[in-house]
Order: sequence, then C-alpha cells, then structure tokens
Amino acid sequence: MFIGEYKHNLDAKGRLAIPAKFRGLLKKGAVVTRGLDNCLFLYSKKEWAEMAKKISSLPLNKANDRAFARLMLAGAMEIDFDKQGRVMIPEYLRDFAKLNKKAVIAGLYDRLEIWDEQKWNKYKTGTEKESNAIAEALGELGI
Amino acid sequence: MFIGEYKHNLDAKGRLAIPAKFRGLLKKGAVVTRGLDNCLFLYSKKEWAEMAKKISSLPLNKANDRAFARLMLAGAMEIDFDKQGRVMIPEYLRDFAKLNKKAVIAGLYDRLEIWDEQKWNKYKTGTEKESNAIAEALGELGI
DNA sequence: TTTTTTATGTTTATCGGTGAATATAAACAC
DNA sequence: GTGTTTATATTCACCGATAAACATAAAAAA
Repeated sequence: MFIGEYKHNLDAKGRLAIPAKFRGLLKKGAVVTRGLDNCLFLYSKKEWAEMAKKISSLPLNKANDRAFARLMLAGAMEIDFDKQGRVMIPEYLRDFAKLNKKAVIAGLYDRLEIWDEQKWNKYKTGTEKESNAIAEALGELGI
Repeated sequence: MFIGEYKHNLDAKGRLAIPAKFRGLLKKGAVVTRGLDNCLFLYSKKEWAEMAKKISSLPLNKANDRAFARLMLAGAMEIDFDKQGRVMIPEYLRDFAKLNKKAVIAGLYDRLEIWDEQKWNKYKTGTEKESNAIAEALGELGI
C-alpha cells in the first residue's frame, strides 16, 4: 500500500513522474480524480471501477446526485504510465489542484494524493496546529 | 466507459468533433437527445435502447414523468460520424443546450454530456463549493 | 436552366500529446 | 570513498488530433 511523501516536478507538458515505489501497484492502470481540499486523488483502476459503478447507478432525477456524478465521473481521467513512469495530468485537473511546477505526491494507504507544493505546506502547517484537536477527535472514535 | 472532460469547438455548420478516445464505443451508432440541466446526452445506440426502454415504461399518471419522457424521447436523434470523427448536432438541440461555439464534452460513464462551455463552468463552480458534501456522499456509498 | 443557399467532404496548419535521448542526481554495493 | 546502478529532471523531435478554411455536391428558389 502507498505510504510516504515525495516531491516531484511537472514538465512543460504537464507530465508528472510518479515515485518508483508506487508504480508497481498501478501498472495495471490508474485513474486521477478531483479530490478534497484541492488535491487530486489517484486510484488504481480496480479501486476506481467499484466507485464508478456505484456512482453511475445513482438516480437521474435528483439534482444533487447528478452534480455529484458529474464531479466525480467527468472529473476523472484514466492515465497510463509511459516508459519513464510519468503520467499526463489533464489541464482541467491541473487547474483544479492549482498545480504549477512543484508537486507533492503523498501515499494515503489506498490512494495517492497529488498536491501543489505550496498548498501542501500550508495545509500541513495548518493541520499540525490542529493536530491536538484531531487527536482528541480520534480518541472519541476509540482509536 | 466514458470518463473525463474535453473542450471542443463547433464549426460554423454546427458540427462537433467527438474526442478520439470516445469514438470507439460509438462507432456502431449513437443517439443525442435533450438532457437534464440544459445539456445534451449522447448515448451509444446500445445504451440508448436500454434507456429508452426504461423511460417508456414510466407510469403515465405522473406529470413529471411524462414531461421527462417527452424531453428525452421526442428530442432524440440518431447521429453519424463523418471521417473526421465529427457529428452534426441538429439545430433544435443546439438551441436547447444554448450551444454556441465552445463546448465541453464530459464522460459520464454510460453516456456523454455536451455542454456550452460557459454553462458548464458555472455549473461546476457551483457544485465544487459543495465539495465537502462529496465526502459525506462517499461515506454513504460505502467508499 | 441559372443562381443562390445549405449541407457534406476534403485539405492544410497548428497545437498538444507522446515517446525517446541525454543529463543530472540519488541510492546502493563493494 | 569509489564505482555502479537506479531514479529523476530536462530537452528535443515526431506523430496524431483538432481547428479552420476551402471545395464540392445537393437542394431550393428564382
């Protein structure tokens, strides 16, 4: 499973090299989507397929469900690795995540997260301050 | 299946190039029709057949269902691809979706959606703000 | 028939995606 | 510490997809 935090650069064409350690699990295909807090989620195809099926079976008559499906399905993109382990991040996802050049790739167990480096740093310093509060909240969950 | 988001332009005659990645699934025929939220739905002939069946089996006693059935069924039109992968969007559908020049083609798993770019952007910024609701929705889906 | 309009088909140019090659840096083994 | 291997960064070149302009064919009007 994915753990660790890596810094990589996007090239001029919007390609990002995925850390070599993560490639094995993704060789059979991967999908990037809009994530939370303005980062991107990267799933293996297998994990993604289950989600997509559920999402696509949501009823058409509810506006919220449609919006959700559009965000998740239209927002997603299948990606292939080239021989150097790079993936192409489509423009609309780079926009969404405000990806510029320096990016952070973080392993979150069953998915990767791709962050703009600045946003990542801000987010991290922000949450470290709150980490005590988070710890308490976890305590309530019995963890 | 269809996922992802693409920007394309209609030409002066109302023709729209469908992204090359999507053409494979549509080679055997496709159907466009009026969709929800002022976009167009584009199905492969096969998917359309299923959808049409579902719609036509809606009960006649509810005004909403009747309206929905008319929207989708009466608006439907078979379309052919030319050798460049373009389809001709009939005028009444262009009017319906307020298609102008710049369009967005979104993959929604079993269908494509065709949006006027401006409308799409508005819709998206509207729903992205609610993205926290996504997290909850994901929870409900058991993801 | 001749002219005008509309639809359909073709061509060319531009841009973006893709692949490969080289260079730089890091990790590892000896 | 040195040499070797592997990973990352960067650059360039090519191919294919798209955009736009143009040409042809069909249809409608005069």
